[in-house]
Amino acid sequence: MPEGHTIHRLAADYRERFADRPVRASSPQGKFADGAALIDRQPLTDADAHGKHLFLGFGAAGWVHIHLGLFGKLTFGAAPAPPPTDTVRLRLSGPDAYADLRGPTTCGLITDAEKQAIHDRLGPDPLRAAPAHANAAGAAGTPSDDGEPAWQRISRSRTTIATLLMDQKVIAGVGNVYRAEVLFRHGIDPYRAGRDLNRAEWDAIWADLIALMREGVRNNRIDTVRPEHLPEAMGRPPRVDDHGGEVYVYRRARQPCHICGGEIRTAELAARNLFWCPGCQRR
DNA sequence: GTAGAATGTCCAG
DNA sequence: TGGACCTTCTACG
Repeated sequence: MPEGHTIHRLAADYRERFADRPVRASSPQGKFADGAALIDRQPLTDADAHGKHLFLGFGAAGWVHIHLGLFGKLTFGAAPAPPPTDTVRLRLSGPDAYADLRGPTTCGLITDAEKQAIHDRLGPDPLRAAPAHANAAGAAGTPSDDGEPAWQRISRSRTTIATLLMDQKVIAGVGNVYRAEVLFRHGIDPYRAGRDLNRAEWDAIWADLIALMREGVRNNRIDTVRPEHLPEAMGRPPRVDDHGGEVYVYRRARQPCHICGGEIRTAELAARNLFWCPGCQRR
């Protein structure tokens, strides 16, 4: 159940465990048997992420394109690998580690050109942006997305900002949690139209997404609560929840807002659950 | 045991 | 807009 930070973290995990050494590849479940055979015994030459898309490079053999969708999971373990369960779509194993992929929406072998086509239809990714302190060009060879193309679309759109933030063509990597949290942090009602945001609001959102999602990669979880609103600071009980991180509104329907004390609301928007605080977020 | 939900996306109508 | 799809985990009998 990943947002962009998870995918970038996974790309790094693959690189650390398998880079530049031949891997064994198999598809115990069978659905990727042909692809696995083509990369078997090839070295992993690169691992890349854009938004929620993960790309594992195998030199001339091409790229394994993975999208986890809502349910997909990757689990890493130390060698020797145990016998795989029959739901494993792709297993990679090396001398030190193995990785099992289950339940992805997408797992296919693609060419450089096909990979480029995927990049071309995705919006800028806050995790591919140059850090705020770097110069505009970024270090050689590193991607440096900027938020301008996203602003161009948002500022002309009558669609709600909540919908636009989830649209991967507009901005890549933001999912339901970051959407809800970043709108709360900037006091913006999720139903406001994109074109009713001003430039300063957008710039603040983009900068905040870069910071929040980098933190997400580092901690491997989503934390969005400012220090002064943490449980320790406010003397409230910590969150008891599967996701771990402290949040303002995500999955907190009918609970009191950490800032104004009002009830957090929830509604369905485009088949996804939306959470917001009517007291803190302005139309 | 089984229904339901879940941080996602695509396609048909 | 509604349904399909991929899997795991939890709550409830």
